[in-house]
Amino acid sequence: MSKVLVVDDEPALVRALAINLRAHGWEVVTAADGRSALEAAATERPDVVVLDLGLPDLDGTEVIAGLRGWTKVPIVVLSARQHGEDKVEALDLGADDYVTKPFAMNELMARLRAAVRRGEESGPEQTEVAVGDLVIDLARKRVSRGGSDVRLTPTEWSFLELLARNLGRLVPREQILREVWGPAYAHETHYLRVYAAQLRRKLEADPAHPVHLVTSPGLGYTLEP
Amino acid sequence: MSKVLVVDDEPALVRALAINLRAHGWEVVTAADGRSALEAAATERPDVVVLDLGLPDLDGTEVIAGLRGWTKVPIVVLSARQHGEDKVEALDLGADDYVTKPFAMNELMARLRAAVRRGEESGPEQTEVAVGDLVIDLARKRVSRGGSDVRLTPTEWSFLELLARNLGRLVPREQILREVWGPAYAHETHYLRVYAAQLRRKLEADPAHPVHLVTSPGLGYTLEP
DNA sequence: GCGGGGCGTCAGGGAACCGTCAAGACGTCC
DNA sequence: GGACGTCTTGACGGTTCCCTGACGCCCCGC
Repeated sequence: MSKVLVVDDEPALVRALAINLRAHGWEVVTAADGRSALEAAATERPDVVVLDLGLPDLDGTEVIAGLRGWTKVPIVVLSARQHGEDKVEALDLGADDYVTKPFAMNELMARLRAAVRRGEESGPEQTEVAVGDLVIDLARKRVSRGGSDVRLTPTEWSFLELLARNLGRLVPREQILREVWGPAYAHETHYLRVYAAQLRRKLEADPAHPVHLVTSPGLGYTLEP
Repeated sequence: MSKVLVVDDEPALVRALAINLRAHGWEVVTAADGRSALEAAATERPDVVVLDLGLPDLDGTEVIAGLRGWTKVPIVVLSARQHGEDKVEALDLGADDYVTKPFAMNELMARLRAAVRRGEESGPEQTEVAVGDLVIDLARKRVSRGGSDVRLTPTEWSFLELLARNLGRLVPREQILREVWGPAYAHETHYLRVYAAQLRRKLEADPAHPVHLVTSPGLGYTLEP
């Protein structure tokens, strides 16, 4: 799910946009003026920004410049001004796209998708988790121990991946069962014991005294860093 | 100086565009139909493509798909159709921007500058993937092994191309089936086995013990660097 | 001391998956 | 119409994986 920051001083438009975007699976953050927009961009780290040029405090171009000072997040400018040099100026300052009001909702969303797609390409994602002598590569779906690969079955991998994505946090038994085996298996706690044992045999130095894959009796399992 | 490829079947428009762009410091290459556009993109390697959707031979969407198969070059679509789903479709297929005729020259150039700027960020792209003794040329859609060309069928190529574009990453079975055969075939896992075997026979030194085209049972396939 | 619940371990049979070969269906080009 | 290359589909053997049941251990309360 991608996150979008909507910046506009018109509450009605912001609300309408937010509802529509959320209905299509976006995570939405909003800001009503330039200053809070810059702040929200820094703290929320959205995947794309929708920016109205007519803000009460800062000029829209200042917001673009403020963002471009430290981030390459795609910016889609929204403006009522149909003609003129505004488009040229905004684009040359670093905006990625320019949509004039009134606009079609599906077109705006298509442009947002295009902007996010480009943003993802340039950003190399972090997909490796290191735990002691283990390296868990979430992209390749592979585990290596002391440099050499360890063969995991699909179910074992699914189990380990879930724990790795919650590194250091306790994952409840039912959540593991639901996400690995499906909702119907939420109480088959025996599966957990079998597969935890198999993983330990493959990943732990001393399977009888696990260091990384730790059991919390009655609660769940944790992958300890 | 940036290079732009202008694709349009209307000679007058092409000439007007070319003159204007050259006057502003662009290097301009032109093509009048889809086929020559794809060829010109491969040989000239422009920094950005201006593409009219109404071409005589290919559908505009096919041209976009043909380009996106091997390059991330920014595409700015030019179209007379003001409304409708065309915009959404083109953008979702991989176009970067969409400008409707009639358009202001300075706006188009500003959008081209924005597109080129983004393209430069992601760095020079590679269209050749080298894997052991194999060389996969994504632009020319050719594979060579130890210097001599290997003949692939369209389906085999499509399979290999997908893996090459995700070099070193595990590509899930359903994604391969969807992108090569279409959404309706997402569970025909038998196809995967047949075509993986064919590719191995053509590309691997010892097809029974593959080094490059590796299976992850129950998950998918990986092209190993 | 005794019983019970939760956990870890082990092993076997059925099911799923993979690789392989080959024959028929389909479309295209001469 | 025939030859060719390509795609689809079926069958088979070998391997791996998943589920399941049985057993022992430990901790805890009675």
